[in-house]
Amino acid sequence: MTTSCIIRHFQHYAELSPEDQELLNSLEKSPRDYARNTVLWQQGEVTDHFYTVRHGWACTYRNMADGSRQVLDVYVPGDVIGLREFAFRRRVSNLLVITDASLCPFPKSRLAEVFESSKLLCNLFFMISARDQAILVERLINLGRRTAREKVAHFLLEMAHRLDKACIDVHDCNHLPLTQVLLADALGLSSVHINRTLSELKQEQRVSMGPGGVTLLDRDSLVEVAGFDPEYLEEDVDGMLRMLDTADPTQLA
Amino acid sequence: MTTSCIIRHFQHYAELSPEDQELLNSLEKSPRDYARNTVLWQQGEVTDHFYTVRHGWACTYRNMADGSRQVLDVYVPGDVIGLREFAFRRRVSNLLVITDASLCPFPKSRLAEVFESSKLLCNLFFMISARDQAILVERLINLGRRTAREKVAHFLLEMAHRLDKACIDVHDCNHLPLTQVLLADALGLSSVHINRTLSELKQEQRVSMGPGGVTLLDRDSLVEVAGFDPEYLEEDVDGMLRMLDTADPTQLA
DNA sequence: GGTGCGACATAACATAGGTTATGGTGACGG
DNA sequence: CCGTCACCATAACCTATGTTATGTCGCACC
Repeated sequence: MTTSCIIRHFQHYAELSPEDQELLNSLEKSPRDYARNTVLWQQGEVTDHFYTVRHGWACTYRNMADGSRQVLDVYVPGDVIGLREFAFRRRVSNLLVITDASLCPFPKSRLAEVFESSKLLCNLFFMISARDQAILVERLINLGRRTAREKVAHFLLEMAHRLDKACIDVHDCNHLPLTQVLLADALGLSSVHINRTLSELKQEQRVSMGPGGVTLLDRDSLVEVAGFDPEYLEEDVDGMLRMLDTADPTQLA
Repeated sequence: MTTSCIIRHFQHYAELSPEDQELLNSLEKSPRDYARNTVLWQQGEVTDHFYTVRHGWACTYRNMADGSRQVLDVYVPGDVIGLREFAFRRRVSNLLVITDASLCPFPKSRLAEVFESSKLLCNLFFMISARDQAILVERLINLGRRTAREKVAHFLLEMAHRLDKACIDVHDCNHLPLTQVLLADALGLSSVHINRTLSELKQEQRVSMGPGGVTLLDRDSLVEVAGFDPEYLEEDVDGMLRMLDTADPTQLA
């Protein structure tokens, strides 16, 4: 049997005990393959699973009453999808696979067992949730207070940065398989304007584009355009582990 | 001694055992009062506490390089502030008290003890984190795909709705002590345009305004303007508790 | 009882980005 | 081999929202 998706993911952060591994293994279903453009869940459906990404890309989005769409987040290999909806009965977003992909489903209902059985895993899940929030916050800032140029550059850099850190085989971290329509819906712009902006960045030799996606040609120069600071993607795993070590339950009631 | 801030908050969701209460009590410091416009933490500082809100309003925001500001979230009595930054060493936002307020600090470093000692509390914290994310997601959609009118109406309704659910003494849930500048920075608009939009809504008898904030006059009609659906504010507490009951650790490795 | 300040109000003007439309190219299916 | 479809490209025109400026009101402070 191949190594579990989520174990690979978590090993990336910290050494898992055999018991922790066993626990995760017992819960995770084996990876499933999905074709490009498959919709895995939709608004209103009952929330029962989340997923880890083994290969490929996916995104969550929300359909608006007027027919427009807002992309909430884009997921790369190693990411956990849907932890966000842990506390809700029904899905508030749709999940779409944007390249052919392989995902591991994980039943939400048994998360409680994990929390109870392993304090390390509990804290790791909490950390992932905090990281998700940091990403949302940054996207919020992107939408609220940056120009189209900055939005595009910032978003592309974030994705490239997340790819760098993906635990799993990724060939070229500078190539992002994102269509212009998807970028538009992620950044709250029209696809026409995304095209204008990308063309500008292409003119300046910062990116190249084509069907199949966008490629970053000069990250440093994009960092300048965006004012990008990756700190929000860098969780303090060591700090958390240290905190776990010093937590001494015996001194509590 | 008065009842702990965070215990009041959590009792709102579920019955806490005496041990759980004891545990929370041992960690929480007593409430402190802060004057309007006090900044409690700033970008770059080391993350050591989070807070629960007993009275008053607060918000987190980020300062941009060009001098503009993005408000990330606004907090009302009963809210937990700063859980988001659990996984990070340094703060990525500023915390500002926007009315005179009373908050209870809670040391981040001892969260691990809570997680370990009480599975109910662990799950409640996780639920709160998920709710925070739902709020962020909705704000994201607001910024990305709604007009100024919709943004304003939606945001006002969200805050009123959150006030309704605040566990603590709130006199008038239709009155929000938010300045136009703050609304602007929360919604990614200019304060001039906020004023235009509010004036419009006032003309239509939907809100009234003045120094001291905005008052909602006709929520139903605002719901129509915004296309507001409060589902994202309604966590499935019962579902979570049920899940806790059925979790049976003995069947695990 | 000025005077400074923070919040709101309004108007004239400027522009980033939206909308609509049209065409091109390459992949894929029959 | 030819249609169809998804994606990208570009242009002309439009509008929601930003910017700058100026004024008013109330209120805290010396």
